[in-house]
Amino acid sequence: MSSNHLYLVDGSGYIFRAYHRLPPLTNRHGTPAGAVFGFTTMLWKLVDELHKTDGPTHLAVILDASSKTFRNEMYDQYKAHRPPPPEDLVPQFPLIRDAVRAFSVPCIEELGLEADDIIACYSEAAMAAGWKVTIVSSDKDLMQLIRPGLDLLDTMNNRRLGREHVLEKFGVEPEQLGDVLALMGDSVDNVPGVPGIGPKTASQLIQQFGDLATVLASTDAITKPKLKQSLIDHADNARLSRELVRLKCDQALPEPLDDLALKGLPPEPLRAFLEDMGFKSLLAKVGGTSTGGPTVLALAPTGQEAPPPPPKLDAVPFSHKDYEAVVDEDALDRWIAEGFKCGRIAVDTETDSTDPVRARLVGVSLATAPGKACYIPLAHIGDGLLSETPRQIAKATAIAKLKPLLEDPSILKIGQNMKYDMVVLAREGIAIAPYDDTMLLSYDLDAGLGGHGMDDLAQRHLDHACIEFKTVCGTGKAQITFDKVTLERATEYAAEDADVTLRLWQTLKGRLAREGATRVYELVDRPLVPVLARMEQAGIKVDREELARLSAEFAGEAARLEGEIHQEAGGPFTVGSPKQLGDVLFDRMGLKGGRKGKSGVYSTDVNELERLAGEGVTIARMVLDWRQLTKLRSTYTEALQGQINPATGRVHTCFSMAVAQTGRLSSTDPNLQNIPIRTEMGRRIRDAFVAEPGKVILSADYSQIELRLAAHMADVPALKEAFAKGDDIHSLTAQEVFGEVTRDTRARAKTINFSILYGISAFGLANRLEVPRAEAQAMIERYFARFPGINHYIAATLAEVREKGFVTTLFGRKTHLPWIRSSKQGERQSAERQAINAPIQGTSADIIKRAMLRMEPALAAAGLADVRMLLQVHDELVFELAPDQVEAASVVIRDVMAGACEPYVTLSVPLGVEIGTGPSWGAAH
DNA sequence: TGGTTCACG
DNA sequence: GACGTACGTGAACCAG
Repeated sequence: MSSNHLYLVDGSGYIFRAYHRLPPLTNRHGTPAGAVFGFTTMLWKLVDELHKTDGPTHLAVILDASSKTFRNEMYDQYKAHRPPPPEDLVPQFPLIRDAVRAFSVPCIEELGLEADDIIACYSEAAMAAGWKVTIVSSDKDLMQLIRPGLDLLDTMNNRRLGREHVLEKFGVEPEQLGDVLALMGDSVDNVPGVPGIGPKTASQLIQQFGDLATVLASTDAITKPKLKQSLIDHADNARLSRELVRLKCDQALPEPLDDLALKGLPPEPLRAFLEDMGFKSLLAKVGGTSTGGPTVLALAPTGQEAPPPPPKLDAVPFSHKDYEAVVDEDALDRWIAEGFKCGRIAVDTETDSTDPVRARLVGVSLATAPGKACYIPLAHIGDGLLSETPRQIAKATAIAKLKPLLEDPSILKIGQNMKYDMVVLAREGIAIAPYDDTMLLSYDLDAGLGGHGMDDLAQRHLDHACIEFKTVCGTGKAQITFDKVTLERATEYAAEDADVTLRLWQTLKGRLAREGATRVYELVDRPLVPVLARMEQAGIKVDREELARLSAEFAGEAARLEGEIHQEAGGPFTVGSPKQLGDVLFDRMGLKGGRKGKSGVYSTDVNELERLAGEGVTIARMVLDWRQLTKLRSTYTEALQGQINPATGRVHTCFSMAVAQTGRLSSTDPNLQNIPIRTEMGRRIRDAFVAEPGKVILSADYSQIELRLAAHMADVPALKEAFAKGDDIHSLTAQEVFGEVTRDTRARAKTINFSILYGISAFGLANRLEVPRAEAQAMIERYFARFPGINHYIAATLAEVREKGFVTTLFGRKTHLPWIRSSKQGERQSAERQAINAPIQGTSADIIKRAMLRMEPALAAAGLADVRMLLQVHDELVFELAPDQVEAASVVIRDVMAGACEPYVTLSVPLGVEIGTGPSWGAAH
């Protein structure tokens, strides 16, 4: 029999109680912190008091990740009347998570589940393992879980609540409580129940009949006529209510039970947290402050203007010689112990490749405080000439020692672009968690204000120039891999990375709540990291022989065309040189209408050549065809063959999370987000992306998501109605703008619809449609007249960006547009168009990211855990799965994608999802 | 390295 | 009256 005793703290209950018990207070940074203080005090008291008794062996704090959950899918009115949390409480949630972490206690939350459900899951698992369980809460819903070995602890009056309490309060056994709660309903959570039935009657009915089903089936036996009729009329509501109050206890545990083991109270991280928050009275308890300050609460009442946070100047200079090379186990143990003591640690990996799927781990660097960093070489070899293989800890030994630290749920790991380290460490059997990513912190705070690479950030925030990689490893042909760098040099470079990362975290993390970026960071971008890491590791199979065949075919055809082009031009020249081509066309051949750009070369782009081809210039058409063939060959059929990973036989792209200004992902090495599809020849390349034998490819894409979002965000009744009915939106636009729907007007209408998303100008539209400018102007005016809301959206967005300097998506993601205040008209207008487009493109990006986050759990819950998500192409997700999984997976994928906004945002248009399958990506469209 | 072109959403 | 002219990406190629 195990003597383990798990305590589960209902964090949400704690938070609200703390908030309402204390006056509004702010901390030394000027952020509201009353609830943080109350929560910290209560948690302290709990841990302290439990310590004196035969307290817990395991402890976790459970929080609600989102305000709405699966219950809203059952009943859209669930908790609908609950007001949003008070404005000054919202920024305190992340600080409260920090508080829990400072206590070295795991903090658990899960999208789509309420804290109550997570508590039920852990209770179930712990009881099954023979543990005792105590839930720290006095919530009546949680009383359903009471049974021998499980009780509730009400910390308000230090009471243990067991079976007797339920019997006394509700007159039934805990197992029957759910039925009572269903009948009586809950006005706060908006659980309907049965009208006219309160706690008394509900309890009496369940006592009399035993359970809800019997009550509903036995209305004949009920004598009171009103009660009887109400039960008959609202039986469905009662059944729905039963499901709403039922706790979900069959979900996978976010953290294994064993990871909740209590470790006592390491004073260091706690001290750091309390000092940062300015909680002096608590600081005194933890062992006195350095200043020995007063033990009164050092918080200022709100009311007066909060002072701006003091600029954090790093007092600690960068000193590369102070970094430590860790080459023996004792030293490593010391660093790991330091990590546990601090409660957070910056981590960086060094490898021999920029491609994380190919990269072999060469070393790991750690930092625990500014200036305090080390490098642990693991696979360094000499340069083969002068230096020999240096002394270092055996890789397996070091990995085994680092793993518990890197996976400990109470220790925060801090990295810069954690996805890379995750992919590399996954192959060493390490799954980093929990983590923060300074690159993503910067992206979610400062998108549009500059790069988010470490060098950019160090320069911008720390006024520090990092050691450049090329000064360590060289460039070009002379470049060496990191395992050949001398230990001394490697330590300076690698430890600096960890040091810089830690300092950046200290600068950026606090801004998150103050600047309203917490939600998008914690609930979208940060959790997406491991999802993308798995997609990159999965890769996609390409048929090398097919690519080679296409390559040869394209090459032959291009060579033939090149000969004809030379003949037509009257002599050989480099067709691929825009400069030479321009000279040949407009000077040597004397064609008319050549336009020169800034750099003095004739434009020979597709528009210009199409114009000439339309005028009957045969060489223009030939050049266009030649360009297409050579483009397809060099960029796709040739390059792609070289990108196949020899170990996996697949192509592993790298998704960049912090490049696009709008929140989109981008894809590199190779870019799999621009594989051809629009032309027949190009589409054949997509056919070379295949499923492995016995599997098929499934492609699911949002149909016209950006137009739908525009209809919602600009609130355009006609467009919303059309989407709701499933009408063809371009035909509708054609009807409204041109008065008739033909092939031609529909095509023009499509262009107009796109131009709206991109920030329209009459000149630009005139160019696209090849009509006079005045005509384009008239179309725009007609569009605005027919679809009121669009011009209002544009005006409101521009007013907002001019005032704030940024625009936001429906999910709160910011894009900063500093050029909006430029003195140059061109720059300003460009920023205006970006401002109109960014909320729409960015919301679309948020939505598909949310779908990706939920996809794996949803598939797993449907018994489809081995369906693999491979690619994201902005509005499309690509999967690989067994043919007999297609039917079930399609349902899950469609549901997850179509419902990805919920619960935070409810759109006024439906999101359409189109799904196709086939042996190749091309065939799946 | 910068400019041009073109593949995708 | 002039200005500059569709949003977001990445990669290959030429030429200086």
